[in-house]
Amino acid sequence: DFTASEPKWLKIWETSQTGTPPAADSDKSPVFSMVIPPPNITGSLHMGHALDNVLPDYFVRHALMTGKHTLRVPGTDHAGIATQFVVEKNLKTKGIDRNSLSRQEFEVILKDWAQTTKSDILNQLVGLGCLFDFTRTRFTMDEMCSSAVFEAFSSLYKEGLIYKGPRIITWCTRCGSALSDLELEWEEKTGSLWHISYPIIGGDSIIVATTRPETMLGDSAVAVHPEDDRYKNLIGKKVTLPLVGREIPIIADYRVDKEFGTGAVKVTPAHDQLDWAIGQDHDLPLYQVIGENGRMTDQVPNRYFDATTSLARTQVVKDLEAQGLLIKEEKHKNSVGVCYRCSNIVEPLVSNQWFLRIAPLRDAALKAFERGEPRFYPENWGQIYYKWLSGLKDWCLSRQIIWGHRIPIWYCPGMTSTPPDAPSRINDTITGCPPICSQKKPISCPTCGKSGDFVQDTDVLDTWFSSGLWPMSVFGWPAKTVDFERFYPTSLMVTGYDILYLWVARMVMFGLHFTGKVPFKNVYLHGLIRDNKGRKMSKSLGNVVDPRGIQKEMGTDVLRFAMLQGAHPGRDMIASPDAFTGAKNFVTKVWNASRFIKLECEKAGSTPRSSLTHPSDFWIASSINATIAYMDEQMRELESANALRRLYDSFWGDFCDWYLEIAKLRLAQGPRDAVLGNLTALLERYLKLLQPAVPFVTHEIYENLKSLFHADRPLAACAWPEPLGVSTAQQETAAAWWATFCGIVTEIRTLRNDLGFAPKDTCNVSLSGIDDGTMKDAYLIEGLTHCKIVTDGVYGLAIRRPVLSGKAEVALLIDSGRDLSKEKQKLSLELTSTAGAIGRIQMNLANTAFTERAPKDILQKEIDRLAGLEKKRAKLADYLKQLDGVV
RNA sequence: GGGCACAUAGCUCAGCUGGUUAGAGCGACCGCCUUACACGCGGUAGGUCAGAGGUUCAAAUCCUCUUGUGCCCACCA
Repeated sequence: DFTASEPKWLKIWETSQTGTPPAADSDKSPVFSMVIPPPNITGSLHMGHALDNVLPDYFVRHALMTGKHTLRVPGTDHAGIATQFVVEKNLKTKGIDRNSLSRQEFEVILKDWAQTTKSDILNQLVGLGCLFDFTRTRFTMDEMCSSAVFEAFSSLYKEGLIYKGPRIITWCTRCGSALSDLELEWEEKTGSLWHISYPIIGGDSIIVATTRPETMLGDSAVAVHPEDDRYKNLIGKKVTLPLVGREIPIIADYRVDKEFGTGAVKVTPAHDQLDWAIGQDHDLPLYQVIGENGRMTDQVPNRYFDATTSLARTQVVKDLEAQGLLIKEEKHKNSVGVCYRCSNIVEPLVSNQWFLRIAPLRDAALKAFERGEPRFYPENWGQIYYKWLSGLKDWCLSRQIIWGHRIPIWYCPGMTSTPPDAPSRINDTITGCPPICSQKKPISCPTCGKSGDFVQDTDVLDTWFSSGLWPMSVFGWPAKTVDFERFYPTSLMVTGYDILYLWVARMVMFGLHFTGKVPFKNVYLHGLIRDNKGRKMSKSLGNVVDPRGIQKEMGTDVLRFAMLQGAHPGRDMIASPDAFTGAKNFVTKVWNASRFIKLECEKAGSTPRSSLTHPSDFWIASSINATIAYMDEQMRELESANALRRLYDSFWGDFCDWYLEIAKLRLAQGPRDAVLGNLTALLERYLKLLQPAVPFVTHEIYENLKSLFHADRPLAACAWPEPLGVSTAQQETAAAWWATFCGIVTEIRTLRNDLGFAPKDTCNVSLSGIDDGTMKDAYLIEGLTHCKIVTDGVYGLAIRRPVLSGKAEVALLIDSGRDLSKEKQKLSLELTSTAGAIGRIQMNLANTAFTERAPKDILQKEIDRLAGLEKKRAKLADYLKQLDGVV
């Protein structure tokens, strides 16, 4: 029921501006700033988004507690193609065809969609309990971000880094737009490899192999490897292109693979990347035979005109066969590119598009990486990033869709050119006045002075263009704002490794180019969320876990803790329903333990002071100190999972299972104040350590106990705990006490279980080989094991067990009639394994290589161990003999 | 074709700058509704650390190879 308080805390964090840095001049604390990976406005948030936000929030909350001023900027991404695709689909269900709408009408619908979806997403982000500064919420198409986009485009344009021209690009015929190389996915398909005979003028023929026979209609050459002996003598001859009749040359190019197919390849510069490159170098003519609609153009013989590519393929094959030119058809596996959003098969074709010359940006990023910026977690992703950057080519910036930042280029009405809206983009060359780069419609042409109806380019920018500017644009760049000065570059970027290239690399390049600084010092790449079968989550598989479902059912803390506990940098994470069980149990445990302490303190009616007196106090203090040290170490490596596992163990395994149980007995026994004081003080520390992971439940507890804690602020604003003052000597004493105490208790419990004592039965135990200090705690041992420690008396049998390599001994005193077979078996098993261990050590010690070369401390350790084990073995043998006599 | 990662208990994963008899959670088994908690407590079982070599006094940990799995990149026409 503590989950009911979530809305209350969300409100308190918001109104108290927890996590929002104070005004710039008020304090000089170091700043920890982050920007959100802006979710697409395509729907609701899924598990990946939850991870994108919970993980950074853990670091933000931790940073806040360690005295930093934190800022995390929230926002959303307009997500060009993705959003338009979803909205089009949505319209379709209402029976509306997007093509029946004007650009303006469609824009209105898109804006409406953006408005509602945006607020849905932001609401969901709020619910995750992340410390965002919502007064700084941004959207990639809002005014601030748009002006950054314009500034970036125009300055790149002025530098000559942006150009427009016909190039081979990837085209999605469904979306009707160009795509960048990164927006492709590859699917393995089994198709055919056709061998086609091209007749050589002057006799003979050459056989080419192709997977796409329909593109032969656009061939402008046949290429062979210059050192291929089979074809050397044919280079320079001409062939007649079947079905078309065109004469095309046989050329030589090193990029041809002699081993593949027949070693001769048809060259279709307009519809293949490699052929384009060969065509460029050999100055081959272009024949655009496939149009942007995915059908054959008028560049082909009439009988194929307007056929779909697959229809044309069938027809071409049939016709070749009829002419006896089809030599063979063999099965062939190859990959086909599909659109990453709509999964439609894409066509490589030549189109007039806007490009960004990447070389200078890329080289700056490479140099930055060489001097260690940014630093990657996990480290190995840095190499992957570097390698990818090294081979990076120009970026196709333009998209032929509606939803996005329109290219800020205007055409002078006086210019003589194909208008930018022309149906085919191939010959869209501009003559006359150069285009004008301007955010608003120009009044007059700076070249010819004419005024009139300037036409804006119809294309919009790739959505990743604005995403790439995100860490700058959210702070108001290009304006020299206070925020920009203060928060840029950001401290840490957390995002999935799947968008390393699409996003992270581009942010780095833009950041360096425009500000000279890498936009973040560190990059944490998290893995993907998978289902319990290790599959990626997808709607079509129906295996999507909705974070809201978990939140509603078990609480946001459970969602957060489960994710944080499973998140290792760069590693995928399994999110099956029972992955949340452990987290749920833990959160409940925290709540219950706190409730116990609260109840006890209320009984006392005072606010007791903490003071460490009992060995158990020093022991638990050491446990917490070690936990804090370990957590700090792991946090430096951004290993939330390891940090939290340790905290989990300390809290549950040490504090709840042992310290609290001991405390109960101490409370019953004697002076309560110190015990209660310690319980509260320790709980407070745990709450602080837990807060970044499970803020709701810890805040609620802290609030409930605030009079005990003397709390004057929300938990999130408290300082990260320093280690408790425990001297080394105290720690060592406590550790020794703990080893004996825990050993005795555990052995007694085990004996009870093995001998079949009912939990309610009290049994008699005698202890030997222990010091007076431990004897003082006899009542604790009795309480924890439900036994009575006796020093005299007559019993039938003493079932004995060694503790700690035989230094101490417990004996369970029984009358008779118990089944001893289990105990015998256990003792002999332990005897065997002890003997084995002894044997190994003896062998080791007899080995001069070991005694000479091993470090002294290791050697001494082994000698001590051997002594202990031998003592233990003697006892075990003795016990066993005794038992054997009983039968 | 190139590269990266992973392979540890039935499942999900820690441990890996080499050094006790390899750990946790979930699941399984036995016993307990003990007044914070059955979302719990106590106990038990379960692993030749993928395989083969090598380095070393000593390898889950370092090196090499093999096998299997996942992912990324690539102009296999």
